[in-house]
Amino acid sequence: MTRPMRKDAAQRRDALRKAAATEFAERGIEVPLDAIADRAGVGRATLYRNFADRDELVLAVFAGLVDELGERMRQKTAPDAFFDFVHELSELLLRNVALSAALRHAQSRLALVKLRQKIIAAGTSALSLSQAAGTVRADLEPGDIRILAALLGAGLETADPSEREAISRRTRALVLDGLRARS
Amino acid sequence: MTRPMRKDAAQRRDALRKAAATEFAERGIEVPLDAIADRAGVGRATLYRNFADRDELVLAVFAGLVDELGERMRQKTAPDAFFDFVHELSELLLRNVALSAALRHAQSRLALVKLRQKIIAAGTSALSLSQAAGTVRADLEPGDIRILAALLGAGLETADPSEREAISRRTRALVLDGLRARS
Amino acid sequence: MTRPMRKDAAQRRDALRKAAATEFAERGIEVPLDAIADRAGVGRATLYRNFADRDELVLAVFAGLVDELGERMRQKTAPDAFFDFVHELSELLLRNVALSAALRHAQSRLALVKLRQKIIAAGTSALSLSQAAGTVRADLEPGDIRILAALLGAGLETADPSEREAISRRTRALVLDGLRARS
Amino acid sequence: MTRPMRKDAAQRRDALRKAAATEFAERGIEVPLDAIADRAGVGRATLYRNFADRDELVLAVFAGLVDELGERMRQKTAPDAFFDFVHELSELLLRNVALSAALRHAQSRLALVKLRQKIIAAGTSALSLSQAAGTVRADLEPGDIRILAALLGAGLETADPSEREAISRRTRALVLDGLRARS
DNA sequence: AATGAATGAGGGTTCATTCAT
DNA sequence: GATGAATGAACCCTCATTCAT
Repeated sequence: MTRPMRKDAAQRRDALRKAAATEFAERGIEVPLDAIADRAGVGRATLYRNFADRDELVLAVFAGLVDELGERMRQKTAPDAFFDFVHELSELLLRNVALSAALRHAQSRLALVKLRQKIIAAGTSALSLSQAAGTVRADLEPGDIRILAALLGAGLETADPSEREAISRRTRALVLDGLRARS
Repeated sequence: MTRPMRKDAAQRRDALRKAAATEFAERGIEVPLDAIADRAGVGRATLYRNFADRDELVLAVFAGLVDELGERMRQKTAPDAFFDFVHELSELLLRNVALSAALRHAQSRLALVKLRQKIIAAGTSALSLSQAAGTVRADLEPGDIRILAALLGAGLETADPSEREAISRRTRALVLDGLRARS
Repeated sequence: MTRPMRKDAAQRRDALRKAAATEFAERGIEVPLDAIADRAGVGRATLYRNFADRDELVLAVFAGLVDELGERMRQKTAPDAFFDFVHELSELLLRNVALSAALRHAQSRLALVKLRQKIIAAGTSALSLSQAAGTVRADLEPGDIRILAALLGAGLETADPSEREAISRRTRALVLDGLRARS
Repeated sequence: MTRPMRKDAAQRRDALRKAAATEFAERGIEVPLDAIADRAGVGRATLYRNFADRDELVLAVFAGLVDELGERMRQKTAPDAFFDFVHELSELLLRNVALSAALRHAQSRLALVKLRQKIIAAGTSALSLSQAAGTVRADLEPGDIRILAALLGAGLETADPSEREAISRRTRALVLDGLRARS
């Protein structure tokens, strides 16, 4: 019966997520937590009550997006599903530049490992599909998806916003098509 | 003559460079400058006397390595020189994981732009050579080399040392050969 | 309503103001902020939360005093109101020796300009009154009040406390006669 | 027989004095000593060898000027010699704004007391002369000269250079009339 | 529960002064 | 002697986290 009060709490939690998303986008995931609490119009302790530490907040901001991507991908059936995945992942990273930093730190920060797992989960079905259809080389493994994500986001966060689109496109070109001249 | 006398001063400067290299490798380029001064067995102010700011120190640590790479590359004449460059750059980034972070920040930190320029300069001759020989696609431009460097270093810094070799190899595979299955 | 609840916060803020007043008096307005925080029995950051920088604190310490002076002056109606003002200003500077330094720096430090304006505002009505009554020379302008303040405080801060009274009296003697209207 | 080497040493000492004069004028008497040594093209230790501390240097910079003023004054014979003195002192302070700060600190800094004494000495003969002639009020004492100096320099250092002339003139106007003997 | 004030540790930087060369 | 490199203390400021209200 702890329901009726829940509405406020949920609103606050959501305000925090939104504020965090904005601050992460503008100043990176290492932005002072105070800035997030302030933007959310909420006390510091409330932030701590809702998210044990910075990384839980990071996770809360990005997990949904990655899950949605996975959802969409799982419905694909075309042979080049995996190329769609790469494109969408690239777009996702371009529109959420702080996500790259989050993934980079997944190594040492426990909460962020989940994010990496979600990315891998999001692309795995498409990878299998495309490999079965013979459009993607057979030696790729699901675990490579995280490397792919690192590549697709490389250099975006610190780049000037006006340059990001170009870097993203170029990165995709390099990654997708390879360096070798075609015979 | 401009003051060749320095002996111990030069030693200290070198100790600082070495200490910085180690600390950068272990804790990233944002490591407290105190840690570097301490490791070098030197007062804080000595660090400041030798290097105006963190970025000058970063530059001092890495510029030499990149220049040497360029030197070696400029002597290559084989058609696949550019693939050699990619390999060597990859190795360089693997053995100096903080270099990636330095390049990432070249965007906004003036001193580090030089590092990026050096990277580009290091690979440009090999690129021309290989493009003339038809082994590398013609639409690559020198400027792409910095993106390439970002790719080759992606994810290495934060990865566990034991994993780095594998990530580096895998990254190279993805970048060099592309994702597409060969017909 | 705007948060009237504060009690202890207000106490601390007040403790800071008091501590600052004491330290300013004893060691000048360039006293380390740490010393003020320590004397107030408060952490450094608390000082920063309450006062964005040193000058805000200086202003907080002195603005009230100057405003009170202005208040008293605005109620005067006697022809020699301006001489009263000079006396009171002189007393104020004698009892708050750091105020002189604050005014001296009003030139280049934005927050302190307010203090200067307050001084001018404090004496302007008395000046008009006395000029209308013909007791003060007509060519004095409100802007001269700041020069007057500089004169009245000159040399007090660095003087030995035991000498200050004498210096102040002598200064007043030298300055006051210069203000009088000639017959 | 320590003569022959003396030439270099004297040059260095002079370079230091000149450099100090410039730096004091531009940045005040609290300018870092390094800046002075650097500008003089001399090592820090040389500065210390020549001047035990900052105040000795300050003294060395200004003592000559004040002594020259005294010299000139001692040759005056006109009844308004003291008014000449005030004018010249005012000019001196206007052209050497850091001198005011030096005098202000004469209280607590031993070396600077000499400067104050020299100022008093510089004006004493003119004061006696003018008082004997009845042009200056009889109650002025030599000791008042230091207060006068404080007044004449008040507010000049921190003022914008473009304003200094005006402030100086206005200050003189306020102060001079107070000195005159009443008819 | 929610708030936001307070804390204290940590990092950057400057400067007077000493000391090896 | 002269040099200028090195030192370490001191200051400023920021931020994650706790705690009184």
